[in-house]
Amino acid sequence: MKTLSERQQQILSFIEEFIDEHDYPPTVRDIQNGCGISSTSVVSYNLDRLKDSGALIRDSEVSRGLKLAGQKSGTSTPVRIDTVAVPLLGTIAAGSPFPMPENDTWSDLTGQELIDLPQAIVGPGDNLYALKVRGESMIDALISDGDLLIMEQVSSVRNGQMAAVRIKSDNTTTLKHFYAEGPRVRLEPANSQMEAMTFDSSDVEVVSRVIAVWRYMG
Amino acid sequence: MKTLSERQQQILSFIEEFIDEHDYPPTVRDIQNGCGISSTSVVSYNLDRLKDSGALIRDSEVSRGLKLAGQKSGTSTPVRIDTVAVPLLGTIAAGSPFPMPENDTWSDLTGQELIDLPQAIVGPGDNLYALKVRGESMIDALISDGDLLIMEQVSSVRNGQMAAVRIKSDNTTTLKHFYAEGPRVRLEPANSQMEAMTFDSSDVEVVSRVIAVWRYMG
DNA sequence: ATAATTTCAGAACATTAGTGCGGATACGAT
DNA sequence: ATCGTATCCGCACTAATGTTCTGAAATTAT
Repeated sequence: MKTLSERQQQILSFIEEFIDEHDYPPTVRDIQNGCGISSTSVVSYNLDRLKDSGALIRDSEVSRGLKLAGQKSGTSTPVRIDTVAVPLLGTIAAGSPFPMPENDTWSDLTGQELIDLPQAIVGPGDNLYALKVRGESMIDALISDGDLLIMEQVSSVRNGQMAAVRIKSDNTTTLKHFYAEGPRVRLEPANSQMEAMTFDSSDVEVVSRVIAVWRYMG
Repeated sequence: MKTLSERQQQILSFIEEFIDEHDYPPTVRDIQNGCGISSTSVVSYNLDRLKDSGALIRDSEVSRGLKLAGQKSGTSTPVRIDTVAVPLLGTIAAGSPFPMPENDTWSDLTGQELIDLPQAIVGPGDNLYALKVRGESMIDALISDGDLLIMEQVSSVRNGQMAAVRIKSDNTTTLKHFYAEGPRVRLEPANSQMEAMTFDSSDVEVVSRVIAVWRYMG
């Protein structure tokens, strides 16, 4: 491997800085000015040397057709994935009040434990939060002790979706599949072996929608 | 915020792919050909619209002077979390054979769909794989249609852990909590309302351990 | 329907930018 | 010194590339 001349190293680092700043490679003349070279042909010459030495990949006849060798190709960094940080608000047990994000702004939830989840598996949705389940009180929703609930704070859901709904007359909150049927609301448990119940629409309040359940048994 | 026309979205994603492939942005004519547009002026026009909408940053009078907005500039390493790529082996339904990683080496599982999960929520463990559940046949394990099972291929489990166990005499495989009790093995469903069953140790085979369950209802 | 706006076509134009060539300069080897 | 190789200069040339203009077509608003 031939060693690079000072000029070639200079050009190489200039290209690197240029890409870092502009997100696209420099032209021959950019390099010329950036390195104080008096002729484009000198740049061209050294680019060819750099190409020979393997330090540079060059697409001929193409403007800005430069690429530093040994650079991971592609914008999407392989290992990196988009994640969503979900605050863990607390635990939910039978009879306990349903925890809710009370802060006016979601941006400054400080001190709370955050759970990083891949965007790909939680899907879209804002106002997400998480709850840890304690006890077997939701067994009819196919949710057991230790499960982690990913919730989205909403005020209404579509038919069939599972939601945390509060029965005002009882002052209880349960997880049920929600079906609006005219003036009534039918709530049916995930376990279809259990019976559904119907309430007056004015008696039920959608607290949050269940986005996902994570059960870890490691 | 004005919505982007179909053409503009097409151009946008072409630019993204082009950069991904070449490490430098496309020219107007690259876009023209890549998107099957009949005139460079149309490209120019739509690039201006994209610039107006803020989706694109454009250096005027500069070849390939394009940059997707919302792209972190610079080479600096992005924030990343430790993730584990888990291969999705297929679906598991009642009566169907239990899918298993059959490849001799785990390293070259090609073509399989991979699911990125944060290391933090799957915990340690090698030989992880995922299965999609079809049907309600595992309802007594608190697992329903659509759930994603994260499994670890092991040959033995500790008491109380949930595993996929095969009953040799039946040639059936179910998910049960496993308890070795001397010469017998007791298998009990997650739903404690169901009864446990015991088998001769030689009649049961641990296929895999259940690490986690992901239920997405978005 | 009519007008206004957006989008598309086609072509010409003006810079930008890569390449090539003759000749210099520098420096070490012979 | 003399050669040879590497490098540099200037300059010209051509291809690549962004821009603009006129007008038509499509879409949306009035």
